[in-house]
Amino acid sequence: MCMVSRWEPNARGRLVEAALALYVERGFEQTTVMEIAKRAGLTERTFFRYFTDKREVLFWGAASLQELFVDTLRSVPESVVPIDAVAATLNVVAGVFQERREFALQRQSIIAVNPELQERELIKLASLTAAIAQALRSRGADELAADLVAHAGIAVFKVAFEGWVASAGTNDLAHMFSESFAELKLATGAGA
Amino acid sequence: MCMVSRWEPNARGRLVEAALALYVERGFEQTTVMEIAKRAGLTERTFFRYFTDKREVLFWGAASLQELFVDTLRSVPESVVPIDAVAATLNVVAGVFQERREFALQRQSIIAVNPELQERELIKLASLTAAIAQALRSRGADELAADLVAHAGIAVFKVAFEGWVASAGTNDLAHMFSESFAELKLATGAGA
DNA sequence: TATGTTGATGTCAGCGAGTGACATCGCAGC
DNA sequence: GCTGCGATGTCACTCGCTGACATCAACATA
Repeated sequence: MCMVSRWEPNARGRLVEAALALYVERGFEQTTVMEIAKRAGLTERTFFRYFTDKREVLFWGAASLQELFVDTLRSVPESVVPIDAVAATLNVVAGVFQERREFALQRQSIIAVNPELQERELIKLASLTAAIAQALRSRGADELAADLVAHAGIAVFKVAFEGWVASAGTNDLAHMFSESFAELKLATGAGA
Repeated sequence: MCMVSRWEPNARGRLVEAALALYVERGFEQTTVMEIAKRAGLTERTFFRYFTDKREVLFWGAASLQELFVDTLRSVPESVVPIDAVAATLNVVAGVFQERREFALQRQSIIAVNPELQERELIKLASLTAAIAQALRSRGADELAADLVAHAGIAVFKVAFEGWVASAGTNDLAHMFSESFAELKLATGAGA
């Protein structure tokens, strides 16, 4: 009578939750898609309607992270040089990760022990790099500079994020980003 | 009588050759491991004794590339600052790619159209990055600087290599590396 | 009210990647 | 000649993933 729908709502969310729990409990490889689907009250086939593969369920947030990056970057005045615009963007992004500290750490602990998941993470970061480069180009940066600055920004992100995770999220991520940027400028500027 | 061995020699080489040919002929996804093995005169099971998976056959050279990188880096005098040591190393590496131009381009054309292969390429480059960072640390660089310079070097490598492939290998790779390094220094140094 | 359409889900059959266990058999050393 | 070894083959199996088709509540519309 008052059933709003034929099925429980938020199937995708239930699948994410179930997958995360099982990956933590028994590891990624030891978890089958059928188990995830069963726990979410769905079938294996339905899992693959929501996620292209077993790994993707852990990277559902990648698209919104990319969106955040690009939108933030666009909001920085064009007078700011690319490298500083990226630094400013990372500063904003840091907040998002600190807010979701627990989730980020748990997720990273799953990825850290599985090469397949690391591969997926790397290609998401590559996609992010391309998006940043594109955004820089539309700010007027030339091709080569846009690509290199985007890569530099992601390098800083990777290195600092890794350090943040190693500190169990106790350090200030934005501060680590700044430090890494400073070190990068120092290390690249010292030559020649 | 004069059979040197019970089996044809160089099984691994035959598998690589067969795989490459088939990947070019009909694409990576459309090729089954059984087909590769058959063409090499072996069985599917034997393929998996030589390569952990279907993708790895295209990345057999990654280990020697990493070795080349690290050895070359070690041979640069310690008085040279990290970023310049990496630049010098890339200069040497460029030669290896120019020598194998045809192979490199063909291989890249296979990888370029397949996300799975791109993922594998990225994790190989990540491994290379870690090895470079380690080599820099053993040259006396501090943790953070080593990581960042290694990432910067690989970023230059990626961007310039991409450009080289786009030019069908007609440009001078070493020159493109230099240009990218210069641009990176400019772009990171311009801020603050 | 009857009827048709839609969209999320289920069912089923199948392919191909990858693995473990065991068999085979030439070759090298004893 | 016997024996152990190492490279290969055979077989059976799990699991990720896909295509084709069925189901069925909800909704629209006549």
